Amino acid sequence: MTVTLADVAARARVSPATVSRVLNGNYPVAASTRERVLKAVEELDYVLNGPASSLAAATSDLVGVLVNDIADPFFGIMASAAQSAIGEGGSGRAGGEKLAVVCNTGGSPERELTYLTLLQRQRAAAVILMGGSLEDPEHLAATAAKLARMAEAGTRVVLCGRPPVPGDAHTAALVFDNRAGGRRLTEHLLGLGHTRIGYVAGPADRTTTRHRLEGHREALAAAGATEGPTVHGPYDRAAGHAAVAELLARDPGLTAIVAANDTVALGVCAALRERGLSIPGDVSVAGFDDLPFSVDAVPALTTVRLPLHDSGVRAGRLAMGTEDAPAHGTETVPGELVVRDSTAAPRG
Amino acid sequence: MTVTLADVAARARVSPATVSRVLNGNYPVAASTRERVLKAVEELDYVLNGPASSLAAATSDLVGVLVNDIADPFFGIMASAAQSAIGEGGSGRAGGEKLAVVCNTGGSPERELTYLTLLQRQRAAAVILMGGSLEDPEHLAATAAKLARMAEAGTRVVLCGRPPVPGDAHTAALVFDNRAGGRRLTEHLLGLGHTRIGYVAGPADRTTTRHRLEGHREALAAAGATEGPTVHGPYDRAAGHAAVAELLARDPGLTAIVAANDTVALGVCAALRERGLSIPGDVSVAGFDDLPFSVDAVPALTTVRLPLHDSGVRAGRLAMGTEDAPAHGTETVPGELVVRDSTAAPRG
DNA sequence: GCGACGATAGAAAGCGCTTTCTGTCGTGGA
DNA sequence: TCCACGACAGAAAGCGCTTTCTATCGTCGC
Repeated sequence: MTVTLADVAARARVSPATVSRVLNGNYPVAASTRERVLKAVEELDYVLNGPASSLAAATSDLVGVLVNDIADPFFGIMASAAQSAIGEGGSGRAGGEKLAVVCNTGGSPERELTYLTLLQRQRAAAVILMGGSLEDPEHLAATAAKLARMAEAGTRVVLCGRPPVPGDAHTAALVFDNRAGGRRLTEHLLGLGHTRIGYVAGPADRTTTRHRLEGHREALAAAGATEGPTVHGPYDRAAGHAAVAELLARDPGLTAIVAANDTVALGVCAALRERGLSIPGDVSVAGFDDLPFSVDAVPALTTVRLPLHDSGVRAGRLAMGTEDAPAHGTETVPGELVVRDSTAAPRG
Repeated sequence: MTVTLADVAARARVSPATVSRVLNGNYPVAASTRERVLKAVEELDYVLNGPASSLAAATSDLVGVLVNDIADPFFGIMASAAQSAIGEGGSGRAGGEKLAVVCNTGGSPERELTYLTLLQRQRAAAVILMGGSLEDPEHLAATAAKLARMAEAGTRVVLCGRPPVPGDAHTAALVFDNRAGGRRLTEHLLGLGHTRIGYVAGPADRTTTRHRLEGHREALAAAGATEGPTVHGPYDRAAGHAAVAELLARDPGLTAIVAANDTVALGVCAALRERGLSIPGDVSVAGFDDLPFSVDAVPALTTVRLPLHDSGVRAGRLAMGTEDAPAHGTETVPGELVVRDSTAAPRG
């Protein structure tokens, strides 16, 4: 039925071993023989059996990329970058072509674990975890344990935008400095003269949410300002939209609103507009991430730019082993404050 | 080193066969035995070896989802929907848990083929191709041939948003009615009184681009209107931004611009605004897809809504075999004209 | 001109699992 | 009471490939 290595060997009048060697190119094979084999492969339209190959070689060419929400450009951009770095990396030298696949956990710890198990089953060459994680101790421990086992079994583990596991020194981590970014953003607002700032945070139990919020509070504390109302919700437009009513109810005198990310900020802007409030005339709005659409929002969004593409590429390289891991395993990636038109001094 | 089925069998004092049967649950095993095995699995922290399992069973639980650009929400939304449908589908009955992985082709035919080969190697259970394809005959033939071989080998093939291969009757296809959508959009503009309409198309050699453009021209022809300037470019913001200068140079009297999709439309709006032109006062703008951010654009974008989420879910189900394929293999999915604020009658 | 060595090719032993094909009991029907 | 049959469990044969370990030459050095 299906063509096997043996069929190719028979047709090329060589042993299966030789065909395997030609295909893997890690053993000297005479040029004439190689040619004969390649011709047979071509003629038979032979396709290597991945499972058999992985079983015998005890390795696979799969690299898993776990993301919280693939429909969110934040993850899409990083995943895309990582995937291209991995695809290209293969052409280089040993290690060969790798198949980067992205897995959508939907932010669910169970799915995350399920995917990790599935990847572990497949003996994935590497796995990249992108984005913040849930802060549930139990889940954290389970994940850490699983990652440790995988690393032990030879799978390279890379974290991108997720804090490293405390005890573990063996997985490379690129962490976004969400705290500093959040701080800078609020400092900017404070500098503009705002004193009553509302905050639309992400889900309460996520690292990203917490760090950004902490940065915000640090800035407030440093300036001796009092904290305004805070609302938690998912990282989507609807959450931002809904939060405005709540925020304004709690403090009708708000002059600025900081959103968990750009998507949420967009929802905030829409809700503000619906209420007839102008941005930044009545209320200043700020986001986070600097997603592509943020520059086109009206007014263009003040935000904190994260090097999503670059980080994705680096994560991909780390996964391929093409790039050395940062000195202490963890590298902090800074965000850059981008001031645009959605923030201005509050009305005298 | 690593724990194998045999280790579990030894610990549970049963044969490897029994362990396998417990794990796969497709053969009667006494409750007491099962329990003993499960306990051993637990204690040993055993993880099935995927390759070995796939090799022996000649099947795998991988489902590949190929997309043109994972950083584009258009694909992200569909992929996310498909992935969740696939993840859930497993819990149901036979077929079990599947691992949906998304592969980013970047619109490159070579990468597409590479990924298909890799998936073929892995003996993927199914593969979903999302989004339009390149119209190069050679590539089309190569892809068709590869898909045919895969289908033959038992891999389910599903197309989502991509026209079916002419000769082939065995792969399910969900195709967006880009032509009708494009037609309706232009009819809307024509109805408003526009006669000088510019068009920012996608890459020239893609099915999606061609169909949308054809719809546009059909509407024009039906109304006896003359076609305005058309510019081709990638499906991104920059393309829309750049196209405006060109379009206006070719016809300074343009009163409307139709963009290949919402992302491009955003770029068009930005460029228009930079030139001091108001939307829709001076120029009406329309997009396509109705991505989440389109409703928040200012002015909110008139566009054609495609049921991306639903289609993704259906594609996922088709890939799982959970849903029956459409009657003739192909089903046309209609788009819905969504009129918002970015289009209005041209100035008297 | 002879022995040794480098360059190739083959033989064969698995890799870890699934799945027939065979048992072995225990039980219900006659 | 005996036989047939159902319910389980085990033995063993691969699945298709990789990779030692060997075997075979042709040739280089002296």
